[in-house]
Amino acid sequence: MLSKKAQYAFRALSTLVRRDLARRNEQNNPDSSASDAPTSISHMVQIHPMSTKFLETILLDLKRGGILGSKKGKGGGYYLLKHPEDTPLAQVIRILDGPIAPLPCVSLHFYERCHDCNEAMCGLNRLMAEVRDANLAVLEQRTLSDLAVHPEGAAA
Amino acid sequence: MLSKKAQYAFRALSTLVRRDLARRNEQNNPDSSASDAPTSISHMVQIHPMSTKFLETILLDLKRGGILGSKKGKGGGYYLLKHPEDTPLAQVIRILDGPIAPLPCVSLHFYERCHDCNEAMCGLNRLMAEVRDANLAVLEQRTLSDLAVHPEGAAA
DNA sequence: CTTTTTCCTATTGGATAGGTAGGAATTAAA
DNA sequence: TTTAATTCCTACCTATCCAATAGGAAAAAG
Repeated sequence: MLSKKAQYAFRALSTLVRRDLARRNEQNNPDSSASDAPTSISHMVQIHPMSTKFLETILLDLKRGGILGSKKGKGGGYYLLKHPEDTPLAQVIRILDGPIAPLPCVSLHFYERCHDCNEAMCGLNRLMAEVRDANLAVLEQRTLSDLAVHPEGAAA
Repeated sequence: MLSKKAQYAFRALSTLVRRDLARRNEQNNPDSSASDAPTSISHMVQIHPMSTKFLETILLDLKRGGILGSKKGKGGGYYLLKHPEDTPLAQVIRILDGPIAPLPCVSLHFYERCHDCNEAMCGLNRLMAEVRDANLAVLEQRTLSDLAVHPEGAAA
């Protein structure tokens, strides 16, 4: 299960993505890579109510993780460093929750050797690698831009 | 990530599956559904070293979850209630770790309404349902019998 | 120089994970 | 009928983690 941190992160990011896309539209420049016009924490909390202080630590994590940039002081806030399509959901989850794989011995980014088994001989290892791949097929393909898309049939 | 409980459960189950398959072979009756000849905890721990007391609680969970049967007293132990092919890995994980879905609001067996969002309008809900489906495609298809299979090329 | 913001470190309270302790109940066999 | 081997049950323990809070320092704009 995703932690609250990751859930709140996605909510805040969806606000940033929507503003980012709207701004690109206004400017008729849908492919510009960077995004200024920072969004403050207090604004994000107005859109999606949650603890301000808690969101603060989450956004710092996302900044340290290379997803967000920030601007201090009056009028400051956070902004996406890349086009929403260029940040897969997997990256967000790894920053806030760590490994996506169900076992350390099948993790790509947080690998730890399993000293209790010979991995080549271990049935569980092989099966959990399948699970990992099934997850990554979604989480590396889907990006922040998918967060802002509403399903068909939903009214504006 | 899988808990230690689930990991140990899979190890113990792999011992039961191997013995179960061997017995079916001896008897030339590969399709018999039930399995007597219980295996004791102490024997399982000899095959896969771990805390005996801890494994005890895990096996009780599996029994309450309808996967194992047991026989008390001398010569007693645990045995599979069904053919290994008829117990998907998902069932084991749900018993020991709970939900497989990444969010309560997309869980099939442990659903909880998400009161912070309109699920039909929520981008995250839809994406996490995709992740859940990708997981279940593996975990409902793969069964205990896959635990005992070694990859090609591995020596006996 | 005041206000608004991000940034940083530390702390807290409650839950969960992982495991232990001790014994009751059951069964087979000596 | 006693003994040994087993499952079964309840309670407990300890360390870690989750979620959140506290209190300010640093920066930037007006």
